Amino acid sequence: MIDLNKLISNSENILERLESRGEVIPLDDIKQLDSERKDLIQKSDQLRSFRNSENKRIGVSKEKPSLEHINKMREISDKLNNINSKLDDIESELNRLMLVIPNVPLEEVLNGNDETDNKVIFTKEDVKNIKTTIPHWDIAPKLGILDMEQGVKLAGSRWYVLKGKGAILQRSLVAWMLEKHNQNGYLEIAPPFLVKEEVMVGSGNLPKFSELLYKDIEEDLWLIPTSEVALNSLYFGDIIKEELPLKFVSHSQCFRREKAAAGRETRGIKRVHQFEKVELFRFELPESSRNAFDEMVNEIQLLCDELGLIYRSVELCTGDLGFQSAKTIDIEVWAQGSEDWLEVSSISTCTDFQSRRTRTRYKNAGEIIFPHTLNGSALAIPRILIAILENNLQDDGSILVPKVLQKYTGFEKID
RNA sequence: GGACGGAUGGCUGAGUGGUUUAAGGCGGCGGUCUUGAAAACCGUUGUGCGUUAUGCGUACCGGGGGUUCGAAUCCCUCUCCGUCCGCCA
Repeated sequence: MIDLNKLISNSENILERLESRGEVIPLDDIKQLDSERKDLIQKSDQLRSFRNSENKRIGVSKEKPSLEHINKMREISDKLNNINSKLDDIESELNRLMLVIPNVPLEEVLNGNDETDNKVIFTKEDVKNIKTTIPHWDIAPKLGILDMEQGVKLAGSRWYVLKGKGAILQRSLVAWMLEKHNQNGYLEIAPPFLVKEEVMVGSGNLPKFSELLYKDIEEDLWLIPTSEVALNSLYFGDIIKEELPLKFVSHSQCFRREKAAAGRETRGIKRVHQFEKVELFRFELPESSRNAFDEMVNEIQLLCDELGLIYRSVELCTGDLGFQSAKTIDIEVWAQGSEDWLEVSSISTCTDFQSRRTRTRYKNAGEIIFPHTLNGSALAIPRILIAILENNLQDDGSILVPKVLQKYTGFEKID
């Protein structure tokens, strides 16, 4: 949620910056609702003030109020109820409009319409001559570590089953990543994978993107598409008492409906309905959040380095930013078999957009502020598996396990 | 899932219709005293909204709704917590 007063006064060029995302803001409606809202609040407060003082007088005097007086006061209460229910309507309408406005991009974010305007800002091209170009959907089933058919049998298209050394490799990646981040000062969190609606609203996934999410209708709970959603609401409605920054790491299953059609982009396990991911999340002081963002990008790039992957960093333009993001850098790894760059991480600063939605606050030198929230995948597991399988394929058909993972897997190659 | 009991400010805890826009205590902050500290004493104390803004008004006693001139207090409902029973990894 962006700051209503800033939007109305268009301070810091908020309107222009929102429009640079290709967003149309119903500013006139919002202004109108806000002024009606203020008007009603004043009327309501005045009536209440009068009612309070009258009732206090009755209480003190200990005399029975006259029928005439009672009728007069009843009239005032009716009027008050009327105003308050009108106020409720206006506030919920205003809220409805505000909740679907995306975050304001940072000034520094490059302008653009869509992903073709994104900019590659760093490439780690540590290419050892990879001769083979066999995609993972051919390699992995042959090695008996991935079964797409059984996934379909169990749950349908775009569900899969990892087996044996494939499953162990996944588990090892998760364990290695968690341990790395623990060492970097992130507190490990194991959150619920289903959350309340207000938690989804808090992260920005609702009300706008419900079609991308799974929901348990019976209990009115939503399955998280990333643990960012859960971590963001750890202090829902609270004033954080711990000192900032707060740094969290979490491993979760991620559930996404992914309604896009099947095709080259979705072959194998590139885009699936359930996947594992390790996620970084931070609550930061506004003045520190920009540095924190760069820190997180570095931490995440380092993971790719250590896994021996070819990767690049892509700065997203305004038109391609996610709803809640003010700035995003994607990390993509090269997958030789698919001959494609795969997005394995997306690092975003959401400034105070999410903390406003969850009403997470922090008292900084006596002043109550909305902390900035930042998140980044570190990393999304299936696409890392793809890169390892396709890039580390040996002439004899076996897969070399990256050195850093071997102490977790207990084996050096998959054959 | 069933029965009973709860939910009040940072914490504790009073308050069963009207000087309660919440007593007292603890903690926090400021001060007096002191060489310093402790103790004692004095003062202060949350969040949101509105505003003609060193102030004023208003809302908030788990959430929502109702009764009433007036609700922390009465009624309905939901949620959560506790205890016991049942079930279960």
